Amino acid sequence: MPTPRQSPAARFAALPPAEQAIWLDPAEAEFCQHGFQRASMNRILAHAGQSKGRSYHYFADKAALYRATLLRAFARVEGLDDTPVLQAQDAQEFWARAVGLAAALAAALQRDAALDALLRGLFDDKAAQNAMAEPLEQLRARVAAMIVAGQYKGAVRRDLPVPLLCEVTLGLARILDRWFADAAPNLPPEHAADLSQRAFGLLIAPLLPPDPA
Amino acid sequence: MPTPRQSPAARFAALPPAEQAIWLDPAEAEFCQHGFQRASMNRILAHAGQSKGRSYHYFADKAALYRATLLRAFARVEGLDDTPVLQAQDAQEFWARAVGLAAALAAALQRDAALDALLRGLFDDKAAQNAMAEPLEQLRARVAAMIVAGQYKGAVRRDLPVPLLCEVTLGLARILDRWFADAAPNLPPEHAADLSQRAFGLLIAPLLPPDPA
DNA sequence: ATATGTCTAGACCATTGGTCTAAACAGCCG
DNA sequence: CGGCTGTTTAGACCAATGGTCTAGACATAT
Repeated sequence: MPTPRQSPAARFAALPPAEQAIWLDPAEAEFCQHGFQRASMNRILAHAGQSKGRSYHYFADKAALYRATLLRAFARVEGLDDTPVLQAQDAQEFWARAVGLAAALAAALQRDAALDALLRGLFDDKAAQNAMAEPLEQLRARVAAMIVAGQYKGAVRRDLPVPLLCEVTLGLARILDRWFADAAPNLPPEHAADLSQRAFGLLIAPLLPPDPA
Repeated sequence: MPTPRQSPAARFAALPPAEQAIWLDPAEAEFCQHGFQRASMNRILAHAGQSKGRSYHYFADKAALYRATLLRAFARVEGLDDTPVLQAQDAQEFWARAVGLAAALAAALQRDAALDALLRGLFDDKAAQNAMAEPLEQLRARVAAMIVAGQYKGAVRRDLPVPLLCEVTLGLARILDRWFADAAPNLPPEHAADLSQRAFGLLIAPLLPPDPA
């Protein structure tokens, strides 16, 4: 019976965005710099100038603040529609559209460095992934749907379980993202663009039907 | 000037293995269960029955204990020789030997569940990777050497930087290991063996020279 | 016997994420 | 207005963390 009439998350969602930013701005900075586990709640609250009482009134715990921070950041990404991939007519079209989607994602991440850092932090930290379990599940489901669509068009191999292909694809995306983030400073921009073009090949190689040879 | 005459690590290395086990046994259990960051030094020391003074006399910090723990565990793996791969005569032989090496590694990890858990924890945790930076660098160097050997035999693509291919390969290995570890309980053993056989294809697919088509 | 350096126990420290109390405040009913 | 009720707030407080420090035990060499 002492069920809280409103959850902290609901209370926070009801706040106007400007008030939300009081927490989310310093939180984004902290999570970008330190990732989830090593980010300090105390530091965030100090920068936000908010007391613990008030803050924990809006966030059940560190994970909730992390979730809110990432969801706001994700919302900044637009124009990433996967329906064209799902509706491709044949294998060639499927892959063209899939690569297009991946390129759009890469471009978005290059545009928004903070989002990129948050994402890398998310995939580097298992505790962070637990905190974002449901959104990650949705993401996996969308990737799985694309893979199944690809299988239907004969573009994607069928001899391995979809969840495995899904994990491999997401994992590869993560690896490529991190490698380019690390290598970017030492790479001439033209070369980088050329490389990332070819790197998409790495992403799709494991998905192609095995050579019948 | 108050440079320590011996580093804690050197002091620990001088201990007989039975004494080392006083710390390493409980540490291995703790790190297996919780990974690096969430493992508790206090808990390990309590299980070891050792005071902080003594323990920090032998380990500079948590990372040093982690390193010692993983190094002892790694030493249990035998018969993983990569020279056959390096010395392969042609592409076909290269891949046969590479897959053989991967299979041997997979078998070793299946034999030693603790080692497998430690390894997964290592790759799931960036802080842990920092703690193991030098050993990881050596591992990367060996993988890179194999990739270069493969390129020399025409078995591996040359249109992408070796470090990138290296990262992709290690990352994929990590993903496959984790997926099979997660899926193992729900898989009939025969099917699992069949799957893991095919899964090696995922590992090598990104390395193959791109189809000239 | 004394001096020197090593080793060891555990008190202690700052910081962590999180809880709790007690007061301030808001809205509503009479 | 007075009094009541539920919400919001500040910050003291908590247990646990990784790590340091002091004070003395111990060994060895002179």
